[in-house]
Amino acid sequence: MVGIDEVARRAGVSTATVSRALSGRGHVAAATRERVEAAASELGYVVSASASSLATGRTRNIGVVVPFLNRWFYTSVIEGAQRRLMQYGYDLTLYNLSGVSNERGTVFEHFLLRQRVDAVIAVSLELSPDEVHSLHALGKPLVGVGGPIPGVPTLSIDDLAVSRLATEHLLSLGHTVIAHIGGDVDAEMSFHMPTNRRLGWEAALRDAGIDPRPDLYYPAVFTMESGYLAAKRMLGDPRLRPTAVVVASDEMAIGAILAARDMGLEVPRDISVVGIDDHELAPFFGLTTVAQFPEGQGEGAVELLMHELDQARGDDEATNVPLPFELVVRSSSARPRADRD
Amino acid sequence: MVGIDEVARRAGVSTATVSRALSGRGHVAAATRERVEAAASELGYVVSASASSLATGRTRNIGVVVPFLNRWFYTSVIEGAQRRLMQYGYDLTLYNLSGVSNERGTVFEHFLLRQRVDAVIAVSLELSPDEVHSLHALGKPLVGVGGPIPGVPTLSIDDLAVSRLATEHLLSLGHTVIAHIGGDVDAEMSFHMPTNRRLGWEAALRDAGIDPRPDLYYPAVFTMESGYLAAKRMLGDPRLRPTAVVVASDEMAIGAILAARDMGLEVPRDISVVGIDDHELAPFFGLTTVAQFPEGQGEGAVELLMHELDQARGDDEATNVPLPFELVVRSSSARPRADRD
DNA sequence: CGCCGGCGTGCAAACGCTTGCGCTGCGGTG
DNA sequence: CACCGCAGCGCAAGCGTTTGCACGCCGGCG
Repeated sequence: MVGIDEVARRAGVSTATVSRALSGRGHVAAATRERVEAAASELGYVVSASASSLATGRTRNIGVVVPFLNRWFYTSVIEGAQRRLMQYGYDLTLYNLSGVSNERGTVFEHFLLRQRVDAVIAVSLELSPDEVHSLHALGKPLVGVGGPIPGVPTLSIDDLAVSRLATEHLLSLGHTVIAHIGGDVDAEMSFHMPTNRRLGWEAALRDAGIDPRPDLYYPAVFTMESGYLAAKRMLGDPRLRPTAVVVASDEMAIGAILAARDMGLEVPRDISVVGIDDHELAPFFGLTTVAQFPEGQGEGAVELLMHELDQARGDDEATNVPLPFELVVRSSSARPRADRD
Repeated sequence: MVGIDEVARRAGVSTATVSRALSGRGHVAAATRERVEAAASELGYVVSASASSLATGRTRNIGVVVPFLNRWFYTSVIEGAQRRLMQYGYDLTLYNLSGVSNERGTVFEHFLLRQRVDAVIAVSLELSPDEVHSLHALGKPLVGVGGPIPGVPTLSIDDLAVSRLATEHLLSLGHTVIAHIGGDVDAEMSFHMPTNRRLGWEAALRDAGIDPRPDLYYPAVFTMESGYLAAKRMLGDPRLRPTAVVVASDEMAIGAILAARDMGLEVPRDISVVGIDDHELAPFFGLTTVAQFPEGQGEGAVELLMHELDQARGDDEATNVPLPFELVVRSSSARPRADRD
């Protein structure tokens, strides 16, 4: 392994100059820099990450913690974060909390808290004040994605506004009996996200002068199957059947569409369905949905982190950056049938 | 940040002894060890990863390279690898090649090859001899998952045997007109995997004395939509319609099931469908499939790596470890209708 | 013309651990 | 009883960078 002193010798300078030339810190004459760069590339020199970390105290490595991996949202966030991190020359170390259920503490104590990462991105994770505190104490910046963490800068969409938008879309089409399939308070997804999406639905209805009927709320967990089952319940009695439904996630919404089909109903003729996410399968199912952009969220988180790393903990404003979302109309939503009601 | 010398002072020993006591290397009296451990935990001491790496030359960090993230197979492999790595006290650094398409070299030069990881797991990746060589030159163990890499120990299922099994299942049910929806040679999935699955289908048919008809092979890429479209083509003409189909992945198979439904056909009455993977959605769709166990593959890769790391490049046997697979019969396969043909 | 500031570079001290070597004892063997 | 071997521990030399400080030099300003 070729080290910095070989480069120094070859370029006829000291190791200090090599370091400065290569890192861009400090003043180095242009000519010298070129000579150093040439020597380095000829020798195939690359700085030793560990030596550099030891000297600077920074690892150029950031930890991303997720509760699951096998979900479109998380992988998308990671993908975005990874791409941006790579541009900055950072590595992404992945911590997946699923599968270590009882060992959540391990992740924090034995990995995160050790000097293996410079900062942490927590995706859809509810961190305990203790956990937040210990990270802060170590001077490790921390940003959350997908849900507010008290005292921590966070990127997330306004769930309430999102499902309000979905509902308003249906209202604008002329629907008045609009159901909601949505989040049971799921231990894993936590974050009031499900609750907020339900509240958005209620708020939109109220604003339209419609009283949200509790019997039109169908709780479900965030899987296709659970959405399917909820939709079956919802569509069972033709007299009580709503003309449209706002579903808290695309995966559940797809389940709902499949349920409708299985019952001989047609989407959107018999029931309009709108989801939330813009999941990769949404186009295939023609699902109208409110898109959020998880990759962008991952990128944004990195951006925020880099900023914080630069200014050495200048400000700790735990701002909650609101994220863009967008209604994507496809074929699963339409005006209610004229011949009904 | 509390360092090793503080611990040493508190335990009344030298730093050398602390190091040995905590790492388990070398001889340390039981009593001393306990004292050191107590001191360490009281002080909340954790070794500095970079210092340790610098001294030992090992980072306790392994790189996992994937071509995509947004696919069930990759995330599952990663999940398995991550879990096992954590048990060994290793971190997982993720490199996602999608999104850096033209920058693939960057990943290798600027990250992998630098001393940031001790070893590499390449998932479903076709590495160039150059890439393999440079890793080898650095003494970095490398194992592949999901496809053979020349000169590299690899874990993968026997694709040919797997699709043969799927086909034999259908044959045993009495089907004789069995189609195949499968892999176009997709630039991204590479690896002959698609080809082998087609060959397995052909082989099984031949063994049963049936000549595989080229017109019963429907190429598709590995997405639900592509499977859907292929199935539509396949099922279009009632006269030519097969009674069963072996699909090269569950996602495509689900697409095929949806296509059948859309055409008013019933699965398995009108067409039996069997997939490959045992995707998380397979149970929901009642899909008969040949399960592979990607999480286990991830774990196995780690196991292999740890072994190689231990014995400091003792043997370079580029063995290709065959992996288990298993037929999972659900409701998408049945005997062909008696009243046909 | 003298001084000052800053550019360009080198020296050497960290950074926090690991580990080879060497020094004690102590128990077991011949 | 002498000696050998080894468990148990400490000393100190690395591991390969970064960076504060020092120094020389040059140009500009008063």
